[in-house]
Order: sequence, then C-alpha cells, then structure tokens
Amino acid sequence: MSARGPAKQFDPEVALERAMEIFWAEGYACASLADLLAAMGIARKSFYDTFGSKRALFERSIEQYSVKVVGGMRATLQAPGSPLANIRRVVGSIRDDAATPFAPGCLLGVAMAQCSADDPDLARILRRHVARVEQSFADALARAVEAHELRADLDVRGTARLLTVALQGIRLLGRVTETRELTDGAVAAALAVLDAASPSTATTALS
Amino acid sequence: MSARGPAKQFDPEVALERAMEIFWAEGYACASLADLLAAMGIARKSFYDTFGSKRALFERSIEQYSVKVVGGMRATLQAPGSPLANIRRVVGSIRDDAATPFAPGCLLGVAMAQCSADDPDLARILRRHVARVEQSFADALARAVEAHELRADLDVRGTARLLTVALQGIRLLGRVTETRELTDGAVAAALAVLDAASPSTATTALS
DNA sequence: GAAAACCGAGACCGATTGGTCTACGTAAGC
DNA sequence: GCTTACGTAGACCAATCGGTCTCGGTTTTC
Repeated sequence: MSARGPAKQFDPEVALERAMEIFWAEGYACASLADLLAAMGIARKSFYDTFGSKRALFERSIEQYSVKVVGGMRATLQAPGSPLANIRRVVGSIRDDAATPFAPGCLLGVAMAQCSADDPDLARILRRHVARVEQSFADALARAVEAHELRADLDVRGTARLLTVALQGIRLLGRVTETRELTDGAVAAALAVLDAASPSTATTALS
Repeated sequence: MSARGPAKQFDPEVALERAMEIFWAEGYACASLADLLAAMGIARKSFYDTFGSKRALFERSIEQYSVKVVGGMRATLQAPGSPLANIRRVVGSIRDDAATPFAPGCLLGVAMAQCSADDPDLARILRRHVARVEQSFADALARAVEAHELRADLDVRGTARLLTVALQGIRLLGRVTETRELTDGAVAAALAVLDAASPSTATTALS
C-alpha cells in the first residue's frame, strides 16, 4: 500500500464501465481483447496489471452491471409509496430500455446464453443475480397485496417469476427487433396481468 | 444432377441435426469447427463441400430448429379441439423442456444473444421466426376468444407477445438453473394469466 | 537525484481459429 | 477397366486469439 509512484493515470471504474458496455453489446466470446482495450483506452500491460484476465474482467463487469441496472431496479421497487405503482414503473421502464433499435438487452441474459453449460461458476453468479431480481419483485408484490392493491390470493412467487422471465425475454428479443412494437405489446400484457390481479377490476372486467 | 459417382456416404440431414445440437449447447462463437466435425462425424473437406461455411451451417441449423421445435409448437397450437387447452399444453410443455438441469434453452434465443447487433441478416432471420411463434399464439388466442374460452375484450396481440417473451425468458433462465423451481413458478403464473382472462373466473375471482 | 510505481506502444508467444488444399481410397455408371 | 464423384485423413494457410514480455518515458515519493 506504499504508493511510491504516481497514482493511476486512468480510472479503473471508468475503464470497467467501458468494458461492460462492450461485453454487453458483443457478448463474452465476440468481445476481443483489442475491442476491450480500444474501448477502455488503456494499454495491454495496464489491463493485465489491473484486471488480471479477460474472464476476471467479465465477472467484474457482471457485478458492475448488477450494481447499476439491477440495483436501480431494486431501488425503484423498494421506493416509498404505492408498491404496485413501483412495479408498474419498473416494468414500464423496460419499454424505454428496449426503445432503441437492436437494444443490447440485459447483460446477464446475454451472459446466460453464452457457453455457460460447462461453466458452473458463471452459472452460479448469474443465478444469484436472477434470484435477487425475483426476490425484489416478490417483496414488492407482497407489499402490494398487503396494501390491498392486489388480490390476497395472488401467487406472489409465481407472478414474481413471470415478471422476471418476461423482462428477460423482452430484453432478449429487443436485441433483434428494430421497432418497439413487440416490447410494447408484451409490456402492456404484463401490466394487464397486474390489472387482472387487482381486487377492484376483478368485478368490473366482465365480458 | 448426373450422379456419376457413389451416393453420399453420410446423411446430410443427420449431420445437420448433430451440428444443430452443438450450436444449441455451445452457441455460435464457442462451437469450434473441431467440435462440429466431431459431432457430425464427417471430414473437413466433406463439410465445406456440403455446407459451405460455418456461418451457412448455423443459418441452416436455425432453420432446422425452427422446423423441428417451433413447427411442433405451431402444430400443437393448431390442433383440433379446445384452442385454450392447446395453448396450455404448449406453455406447460416448456416445463418438460426446462426440466433437465442446465437445459440448452432455445437455440433462437441463444442466437439472439450472440453478436447480432452488427449482423442484420441473422437478426432478420430470428425476427421472422419469433414473429411466427407470436402469430401462432395470437391465432390460437383468437380462436379461444371465438370459442368463448377467453374474454372477448382480451388483448390478443399483447397476450401473444407476453407468452412469446415469457417462454423465451424461461428457456433462457433454464440455461443456468439447476432446478425446475423457477420455471415451474413462471409457467404456473403464465397459465394464471389465461385463467384471469377466462370469462367464467372473472366474476368469481372476488377477494 | 535515485528509486519506485505507473503509463503507452508494440514485439512476441503458443495455441486455436475458420478455411483451403493435396493425396489416396472407394463405389457407381459408362 | 476407365472415368467420375464422393469419401476420409491430414497437411497447410493466414489470421486472430488471450496472454506475457520488454522498452522508453513520466510522475511521485524518498
């Protein structure tokens, strides 16, 4: 810890952020060292001194992503006020994320689709983050039930999982979609799921 | 077309099937030529004579997958009898697909997560197949509405899209999940969406 | 000023990539 | 029996991969 020399001339956090974006857009295998170094704006030597290996950088990128995106999602879900409104806000925000043509989708989803079958370590990391997202949804749904915003007999766990997989699916399909048609429809239907579970609309929604 | 020599000593269809499985499990980038050739059981020369390139093989594998899996799904959806029961059957069958630990998920989903941002050709192919799945769901939902199995004011298009993205999400998350817990919950919730849209339960689902 | 820690540029490494090629064996049609 | 098309086996290619290395230069602390 004796800093005899000068401080780092680049910000590791910023470099990690840039690397995350490359992994996000290209995937692990397709993101070459050259791509990463160019985006990070640092030299090969500095990269290995700071991050160790491409694989280590990837895991740190996932962590960075989780802190940023998933953390933001959880913060919104746990915000004070109407739990149901918070859930709607999170689901609706996917529409904005997937608004740009060929959106990068979810980095965690992209990572899942990589060669993770023979990579239990990576699978465990991803599983943990997915569980956190699901739990955040479940907590918010439970609070909404408690606030009588949703029916008392709602399958909280199942609904949380449905929202989780639906969001992953939306972001995945957003990677190849150039319009927001598909995501809009899916988001609307996902919100309709919450409507259907509302105690007030269950009586009025007669055909 | 003048077959002066002997017939092919291997079945291109079988070889394509094997290649599809490799792409399915490993992804495009991670599936090396050596992996593919070993699985296909043919020589390098025969491979390039028959399929042209790795990329061409991948596109044909996607086509093969669509004919097999997506085609099977569409056939089930279009089977005679109750349209709603057919939809339930398709959604429920995902549970079986994702039952095995670290299931390969959906090849189309895996392909979407690859470096498709700068690959409009592949994106177009995938988009077409997704649209076909969604349309099949939409048709079945419309028939269910017509048969008074679902509410007349159901958002058919949105629900079809929700089912499409939810299925993609389930299969994606199944790649890193070792138990069928998550998929079971999500499938149950997806089926509950259909329940909520049933004209008979809308009146009785009071809290 | 010397030492230490950092930087970028780039040579270099073995391994692997997708793809091409030749050599040789073999079975079907003339 | 010759030709032709197909097959396998495997050498071979340039390019790229992730990773290590040296070099020269700079900034900070001692």
